[in-house]
Amino acid sequence: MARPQRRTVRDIRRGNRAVLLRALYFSGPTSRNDLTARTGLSAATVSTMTADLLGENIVVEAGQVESDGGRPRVLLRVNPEYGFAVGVDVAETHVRVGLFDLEMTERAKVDYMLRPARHDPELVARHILAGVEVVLSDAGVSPEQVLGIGVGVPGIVEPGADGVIHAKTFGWDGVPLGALLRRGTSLPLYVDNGAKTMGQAELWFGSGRGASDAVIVLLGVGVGATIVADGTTFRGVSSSAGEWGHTKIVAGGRPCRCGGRGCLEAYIGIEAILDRAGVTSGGDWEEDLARVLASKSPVVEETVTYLGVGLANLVNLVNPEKIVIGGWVGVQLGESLLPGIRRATAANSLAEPYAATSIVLGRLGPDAVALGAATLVLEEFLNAPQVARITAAG
Amino acid sequence: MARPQRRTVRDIRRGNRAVLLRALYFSGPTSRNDLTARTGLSAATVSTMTADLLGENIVVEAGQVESDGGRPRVLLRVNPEYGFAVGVDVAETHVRVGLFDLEMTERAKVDYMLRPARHDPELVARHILAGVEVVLSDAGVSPEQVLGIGVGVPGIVEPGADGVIHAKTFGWDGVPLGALLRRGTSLPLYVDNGAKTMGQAELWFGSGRGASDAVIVLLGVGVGATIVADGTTFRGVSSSAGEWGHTKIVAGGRPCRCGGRGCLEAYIGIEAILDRAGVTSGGDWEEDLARVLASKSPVVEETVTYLGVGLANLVNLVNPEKIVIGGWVGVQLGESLLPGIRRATAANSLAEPYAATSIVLGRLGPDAVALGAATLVLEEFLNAPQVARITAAG
DNA sequence: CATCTTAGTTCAGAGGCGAAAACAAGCACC
DNA sequence: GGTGCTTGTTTTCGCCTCTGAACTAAGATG
Repeated sequence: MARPQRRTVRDIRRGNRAVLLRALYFSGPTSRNDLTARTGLSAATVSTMTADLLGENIVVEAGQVESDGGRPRVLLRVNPEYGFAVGVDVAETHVRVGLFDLEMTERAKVDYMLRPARHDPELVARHILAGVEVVLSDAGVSPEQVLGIGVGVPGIVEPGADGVIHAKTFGWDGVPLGALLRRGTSLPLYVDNGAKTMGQAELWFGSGRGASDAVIVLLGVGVGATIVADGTTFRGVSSSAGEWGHTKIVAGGRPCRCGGRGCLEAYIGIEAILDRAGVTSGGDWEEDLARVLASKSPVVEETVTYLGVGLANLVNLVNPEKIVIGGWVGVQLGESLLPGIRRATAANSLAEPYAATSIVLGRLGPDAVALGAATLVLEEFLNAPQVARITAAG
Repeated sequence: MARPQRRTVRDIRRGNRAVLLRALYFSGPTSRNDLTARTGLSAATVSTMTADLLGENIVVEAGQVESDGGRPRVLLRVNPEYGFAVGVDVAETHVRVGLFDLEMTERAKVDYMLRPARHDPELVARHILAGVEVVLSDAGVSPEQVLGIGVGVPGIVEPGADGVIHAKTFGWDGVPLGALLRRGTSLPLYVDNGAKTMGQAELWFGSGRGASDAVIVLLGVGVGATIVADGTTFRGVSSSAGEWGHTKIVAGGRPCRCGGRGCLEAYIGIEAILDRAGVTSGGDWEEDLARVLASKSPVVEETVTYLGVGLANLVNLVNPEKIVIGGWVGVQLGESLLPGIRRATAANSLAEPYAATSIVLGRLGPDAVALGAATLVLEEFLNAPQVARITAAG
């Protein structure tokens, strides 16, 4: 029952400005005339507001297009160089830092390898801060031009300014990554779970584009999901919503590395798939998985069934318009098995919600986590295109 | 990415009016002074707005309270007789119609029994329409005073004006109940799933009060859930979100009446519990269940475990602040077994989200479905306290 | 070059909010 | 009882935002 409370007449301007900017951003080059139609605002308002935005250099002109018989339309677009966003992917084996312009074109990136078992928080923080400096100088961008730094990490991120992280598999329990980073930078920081940032990327720029109720699942070493309700990522009361990988699909079943039994991840996480297939990994999981898939072992069919059960539970519970399967395992499975995955999902879900859902593969590849992290910055920019706050994403 | 688009200066007034009215409604008798603090609005705005509301008779004075040394505060409250709401519960065995004032005090009610297997939509519609007439005349309320009719039904309700219902267990597939009712009344109609209306009732007036991220589960013949995110009931793209009963907790497990296997309902639905305990029902399920619970059969412990698994999946996926267990089976189980249910849930969920959740019993009893249905009308009234629309709830 | 068409800008007016001044209604103390 | 103090409520006034309508801009057409 916590409802938003709006107030003054000034909020209208801010809100409408955000509406206009979003329309401009997602419709590409657009004339003022189109914008009145798209936003529902009057021509007068669009005129004054675009004048403001042009004056602030947030928006720039982008050519003209003649209209039959009358004055040609002037096209406008968001200035992709008005500002930049840093996106960071903290994963089990590496830290990747990317610099993106406002169109989310990657301008520079840098990777730091992590020794698989050692994840000293200080070291990770140093890598990130160093990475930011590197990508800025590589791209010739000054820190003042950067609107913020988004960071995608494994595990659960507490809401709050310190960006406190709990990631059992990572060996982090209560690491205040946000606070560590703030010692080295004054830029706005947004820390969020990596599955969520990936989901955000697929939702805004990938296969989920345009959906307002969607689930983006991440299949990799871990298994997670981003649940999007009415255009907003669903976080729950302590930002840990979407822990799909540890929902139980076989009560009392296979043991999971989380300590529980029968978790979805204990069936379709990469380690579980290889284990069920009796493969002792040679070190390259992608290759191992490819071999299992080629083997026509019954394990493949079982995996599809388990995944279908997991997806069906999401269909029943969330009733999404779209399910996007991402993560490298997800894409590798999906490429050959998508029809079977759809069948298995249909077999385990109710007819009405299943009929409303389309199941598709993600299309952003492994950089989606960093891109999505940068998107946190973009989102803030589009919502309040001048007042950037220095907080962790909650 | 579907964001609300706001526009003119007039929307502010409407929005602030709703904020004020909500504050007034949920804080009981309150002075204008308190309202400025509660709503964040200026004293000036509160003053003019309350003057309007008093003039329209939506708000009335409710005594005074002296303040140490100064002018006494005049208390205001929503006029409980400004309007009335009808709430209807369409269940497997009966149709219940209740008339509520704005404080949700029941002023009259009437029941119609349904022969268990026969659910002619026309008959149900006739019962509802007749029931409305009966409760109005019993309470001496004229139709003009009624703000709307809320109806809670089993199954999935399509979004849209016709209130089309799909309820397999009820024998309804595509029944346009809303359209049937509109032939007999011109009052605003809100049709929604009964588990959701019950959830709404517990959220607003029962154990869920004050929570903004919550799940209200309904355990009865069927098993369902209402997921509340940020104060709003989560419906999904085709309004069927929350079909928790048919999520799978044992892939390939017990057959369920939905046609699937391993559904939660196939373990903790009342028929499943009795079946697993080997009880052939004597007709009174409540008594049967009481006997099973008293028997200390291992089935009891198993039931707790399965319920815990189902709840744990909600904890992991939704990360709610509160889980309310409702429905008659839920309450009967919970009364003696709540600590065990909590333990089973903890054992099957991740530590962080579990720590953020409290699991409690519902406290509204069997009338919650009708009350919640009436609450749909109340909600509309609080959001737009003069313009009532004639549509089905989507 | 006059006219038509479409795009974009300017202006006046209405409605809304908040700060502060004004007003109201008690209490305390002389 | 009068005077000042305290607190609650209303009124006044200035500022902000939006919109409709009039107006300007810029091209096409014949």
